[in-house]
Amino acid sequence: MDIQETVKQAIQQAVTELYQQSIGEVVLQPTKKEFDGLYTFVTFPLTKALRQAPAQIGQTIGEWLVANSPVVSAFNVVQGFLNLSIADRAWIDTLNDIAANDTFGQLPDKGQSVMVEFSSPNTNKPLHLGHLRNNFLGDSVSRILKASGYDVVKTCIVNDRGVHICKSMLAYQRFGNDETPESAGMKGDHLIGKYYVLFDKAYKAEVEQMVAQGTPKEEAEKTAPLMQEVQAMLRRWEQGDAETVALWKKLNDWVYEGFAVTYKTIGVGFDKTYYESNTYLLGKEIVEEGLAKGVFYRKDDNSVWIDLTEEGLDQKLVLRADGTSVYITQDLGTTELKDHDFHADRQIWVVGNEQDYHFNVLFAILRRLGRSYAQNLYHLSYGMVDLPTGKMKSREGTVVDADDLVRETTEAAATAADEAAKGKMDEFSETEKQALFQMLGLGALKYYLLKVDPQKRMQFNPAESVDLHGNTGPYIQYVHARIQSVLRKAGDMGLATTGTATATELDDVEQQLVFLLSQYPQRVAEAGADYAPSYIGQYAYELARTFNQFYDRLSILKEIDPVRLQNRLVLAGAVGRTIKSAMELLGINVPEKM
RNA sequence: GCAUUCGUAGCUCAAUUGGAUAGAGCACCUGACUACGGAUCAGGAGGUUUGGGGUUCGAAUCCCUACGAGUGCACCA
Repeated sequence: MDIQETVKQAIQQAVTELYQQSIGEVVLQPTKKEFDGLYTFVTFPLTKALRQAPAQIGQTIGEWLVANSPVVSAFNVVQGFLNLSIADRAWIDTLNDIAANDTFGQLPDKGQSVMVEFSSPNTNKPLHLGHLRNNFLGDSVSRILKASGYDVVKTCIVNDRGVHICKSMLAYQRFGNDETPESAGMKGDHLIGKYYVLFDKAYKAEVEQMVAQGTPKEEAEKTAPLMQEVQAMLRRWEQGDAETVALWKKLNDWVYEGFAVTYKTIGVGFDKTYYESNTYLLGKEIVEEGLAKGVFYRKDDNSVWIDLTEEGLDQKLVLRADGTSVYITQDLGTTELKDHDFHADRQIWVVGNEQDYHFNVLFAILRRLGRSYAQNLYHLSYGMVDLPTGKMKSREGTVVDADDLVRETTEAAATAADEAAKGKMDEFSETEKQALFQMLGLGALKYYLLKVDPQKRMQFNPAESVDLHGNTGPYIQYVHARIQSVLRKAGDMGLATTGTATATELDDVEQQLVFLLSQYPQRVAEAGADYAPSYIGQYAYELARTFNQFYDRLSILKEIDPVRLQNRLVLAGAVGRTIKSAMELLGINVPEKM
C-alpha cells in the first residue's frame, strides 16, 4: 500500500482511538516548501466535532501518529496544520516498488469504454493553429483515459460536404486549369485552401460591385452570381450529378492526402473516421420518433421544433419546413450511430467553446428522448487560441498554418541545437538529427499548447512556443536525455543500473523526488477525471525541475558510498521512466541524447 | 438586449477544488563551469488576485454589485 493511504488510515484510527469518533474521507495535501514535512492534514474542519482547538487536535494526533505509525517519523503543528514527516525507510520501500513496476502510472482496468471525438476538420482548407490545440488535446486526453484504465476509441468526423467545399470546387473549376498538387508543388489541402481563398476574393468583388450599383449589401450577398452558382452546385451534388461528384471526390482526395501527411507528422491518428457525406441524412427517423413521443412539435409551415425553455434554453428547430435536416439533426443521428457502432459507456466531443450552446441543446434533446446514454455525454469545451496581435481571422489572413508552424518550430530547435549541443550530437547522422529536431520542435509546440487549462482561452506567442528554457517541453526532454547519459556512463563503469535500493537514509531532495514519483498515479487519475492534460504537463515539469535540483546538489557517479550510489541510480532510472511515461501521455517523445 | 465564460507579477500561465506568508516560467539584476550533460543550478527584485460589498475559523476560489474582455443567441456547419 502506498504511504499516503497508510497515513490516511492511521489518522482515521487516531481519531477513533483518541476521540471515540469517526471522520469521513481524510484529505492530505502536500506540505508547503517552507515547512518541514511532506504531508499536511488540516484540522480546522474537526474543531466542532471534536470540541477542541485546531492546534490542540494537531498536537494530539501528531503524537499518536509518531508513537503508533511506523511511517510517520516526526510532526509539527502550525495553527491548524499538522505537518507530517515520513521515515526514510518507507520512502526507500516506495522507490523500490516504483522501480520494480514496469507499468507504473497505468491504472487498473475499469472495464469501461470511452469514445473521444476530436480533430473533425473541414475539407476546404488546411489545418491551422486552432486545430492543433484540438488535436493535441484530443490525442492527449485519449492517452490519459487509456492510462486511467478505460478502453478508448478515437474518432474523427470529417466535414466533407456542404457549401464550403463547393466554394473551393467552383473556384477550381473556374481558375484551376487542371492544376494538381504535383503540378503546383503543393500539399493537396493547401491547394484546395488556395481556391477557397480565390473564391472568397472573387465573391467579395462581385458583392462590392453590386453594392456600388445600388443593391443593398445583404441582398447582394445572397444574390451574387457566384453564390447562386455555389448553391446550384450543392444541389447538383445532393442529386448525385456524376460530374459534380467526380470533382468533389478528386478534390477531397487531395485534401486527405495532405491531411495524412500532417497527422503523421504530429503523431495523431484515429480508430474510426466518419464522413459527413455518409451521415448528413441521419437523424430524420429520430425526429419522427420525437414527434410520435410528443417531444417535438410541428408548426403550421411543417417545420419541426423542440421547446427547451424549461432547461433554460430556447425553442430550437430540428427539421426545416422542406423536410431537410439541420446541424443538430445530423448530430442526433451521428450520436446515435456512434452509440450503435461502439456502445461506449461515455462519449466525449473535443470541440471549441463557441459551441457550448449547441451541445447543451443536443444533450437536452437526447435526455428528453429518453436515451439511456444521454447522461454519459460530455463536451470537452476548450478556449480559443489568440495571437499577440489579437484573434486569428481567416478573412484577414492572420491564421497560423499548422504545417508552417511545425516546420518553423523544427527549424528553431535546429538553430538552438547548433548553439547548445556543443558536439554532443556529432555521431548523429543527418536523418537522426532531423528526427531529433522534429522531436524537440513538436515537443515544444505540444507542451506549449497543453500546459494551459483546456477550458481557458490562451495566447499563442510564437517566440515563447519555440523556447527551450524554463517551463517548456524541451527542458523536460533535456532532463530525460541527461538521465540516460548518466545511466549509460554508469553501465560503462560496470555499475548495475537496476536492482534494489538498500540505503537507510535519504537527503531531503531525494525524499522529495520519491514523494513526487509516488504522486504520479494519482495525478494520472485526476487528469483523467478532469480531462486535463495540463495536470500531467505541470507534473512532468515539477518532476524534471526537482531532478535538476537533486542533480546539482548531489553527485550520482562520484558518490563514494556504494549503497547511496546504487540508491541514486535506481532513483534516476525511476525518474527517467516516469518522465518518459508522463510525456507520452501528452503525445511527446523524449530523446536518449540531445 | 438576453445567455454564458472569464479578469491573478511588466508578459504567459499555476494555485491539489474553501486552507498556511498567492507560486512557476519569460524578461530584468547578481552569483556558480578545465562539468556524473551549463539546453543547468542558486539568489534578488516584481502582487490591494479589476473595483466595492457580503458569507466564515479562513476567500483568487462561493454570493451580490459595478467595470472590462471573449463567445453564443441562423430554417450555416
